[in-house]
Amino acid sequence: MPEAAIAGAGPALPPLYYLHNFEALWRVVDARYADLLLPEELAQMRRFEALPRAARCLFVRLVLRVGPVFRVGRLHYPEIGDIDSALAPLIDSDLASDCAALDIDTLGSLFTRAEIQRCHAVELGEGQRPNKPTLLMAVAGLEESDAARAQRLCAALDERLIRIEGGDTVRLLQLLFFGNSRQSLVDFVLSDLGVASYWPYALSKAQRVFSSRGAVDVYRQADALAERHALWQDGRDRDTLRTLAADALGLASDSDSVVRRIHRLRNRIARDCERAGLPDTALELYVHSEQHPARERRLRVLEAQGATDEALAFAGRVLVQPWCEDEQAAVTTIRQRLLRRIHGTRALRRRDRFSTREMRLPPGTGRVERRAAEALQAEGWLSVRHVENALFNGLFGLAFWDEVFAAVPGAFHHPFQAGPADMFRSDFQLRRRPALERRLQQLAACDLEAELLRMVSRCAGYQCRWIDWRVITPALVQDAVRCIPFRHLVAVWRRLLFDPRENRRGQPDLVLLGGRAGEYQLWEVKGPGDALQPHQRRWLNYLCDIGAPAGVLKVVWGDA
DNA sequence: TCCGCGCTAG
DNA sequence: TTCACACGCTCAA
DNA sequence: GAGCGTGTGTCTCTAGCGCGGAAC
Ligand SMILES: [Mn+2]
Ligand SMILES: [Mn+2]
Repeated sequence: MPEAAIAGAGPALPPLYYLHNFEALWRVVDARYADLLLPEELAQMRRFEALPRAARCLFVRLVLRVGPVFRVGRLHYPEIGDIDSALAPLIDSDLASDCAALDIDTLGSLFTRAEIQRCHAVELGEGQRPNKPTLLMAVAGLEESDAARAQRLCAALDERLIRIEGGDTVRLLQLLFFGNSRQSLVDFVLSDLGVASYWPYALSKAQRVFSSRGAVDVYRQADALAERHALWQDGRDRDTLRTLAADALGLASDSDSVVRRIHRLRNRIARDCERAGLPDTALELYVHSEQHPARERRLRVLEAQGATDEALAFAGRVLVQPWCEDEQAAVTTIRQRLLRRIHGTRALRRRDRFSTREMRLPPGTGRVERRAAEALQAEGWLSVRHVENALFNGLFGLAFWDEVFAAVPGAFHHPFQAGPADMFRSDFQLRRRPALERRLQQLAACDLEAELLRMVSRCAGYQCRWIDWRVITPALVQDAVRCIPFRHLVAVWRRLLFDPRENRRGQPDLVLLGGRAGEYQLWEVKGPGDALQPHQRRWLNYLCDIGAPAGVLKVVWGDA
């Protein structure tokens, strides 16, 4: 009996939970996406539907496991009972087949070292105890056919091998249901177990994630390419990288979300092209990407190649319409460096508006943020917390919960989302502007502390991209709202709305809360050898511009 | 004999 | 298996 | 100081198992 069940962490699942989940998923996909399935995929599912229950159970059990080949003798499912009788209809429906061939990899994953050695004792000798890779190499050296090997193993061990068909189809169904390849049927279980709970938002039935078979296929190709790129990391062979780059350039889709995915992938591969000394390949990829930081990287490559004039011209074009603040800042820095190099001109950078406080602490153990927090706590603050992005992001999530989870068309496709599909897209605010403005007015008029505490008790525990519930507790919300003036909170929220993706990062490390309104400070802690990152600098300047007490706390080690 | 890893299941 | 952050290095100025 | 690579922790759960391999 698992510990979790004893602890009462979640309700027990019904005995056939996996079958029910799979069939529920299939009903949705059948209703929404049947037209995107190939005839054979659809036919497979119709054959599945016609199976007796035990066979359906066995299929779902196995198709969700690693497979696709299994040893029948190793299968034990009390709720299914006799495996052979459950298997027969599966085989009749071509959803499983007797597996007559056994390659070396499959041999190794299905059979233990001892079993393999026993079966080949005659040829390989009994004396040594080679490790498994060595043993498999030796077996491969026997040059037995896959068919003969399957037969020999099954005879020797009185075993039966089966292959489950339809794994690709089932993966496709999950992709269609979730609209991403990150989630799976596991999410059904985690939700039922209470490990993760999801807000009961309204689903948008009208809009589909994938509008055509082509979009799905390209998504899967991009996924496969990303996989190959991840695998490339340990070999780092230049020719392979060139192939990856070419394949990435070959991907195209008319779906915006798939295109975004492709462009991000191009950026990642291009970055490795830079590292691998393939600047021209990198440029080619960056030119065909509309996701930050493609243009910034493109500019850096041009600079490194010594193409100063071209770089300057390009920087000018970027700055006419920057994609985001981060790009604007980076490109401005590079442009001024280039100008200085050519003309010797020295452009003046706008001064920082925040100040830096130096703090001398005795050398000791623990992270510098914690040490600084303890020292500040001793100065009499009611509460000093290392919150980083969690505080403002969390208060934002509480304040705009209903707007975040509002039924905007295309926002929610399935019941396991922690936010709308367009949460971090540039038009998030645009598509909800009236509701957001109304909510802001409402927040201005109400008792904010009571309102946000009400939101905590209403929403606590539900998954939300903005809220880390370990940090956002009633006590913190109460203290923060009491101390931080409303006009500061509104300004912070507007900045988050302005660019939710970029601005959820870079917020100061520490928040210091006192007992009364206005008594608070925000500090970005910097130890020796650590420097402000550009987005941290932008947040600090913004906070100071709106009148918030924010700055850098520079820690130096030494005796006071 | 013990430890670490991948996999499974709820 | 990503993402955000810190750290420590090199290079140029 | 700018830029880079790298390390660390991290809400993509968690206990239990079978196995392989190394320690003993
Ligand atoms: Mn920090
Ligand atoms: Mn810091």
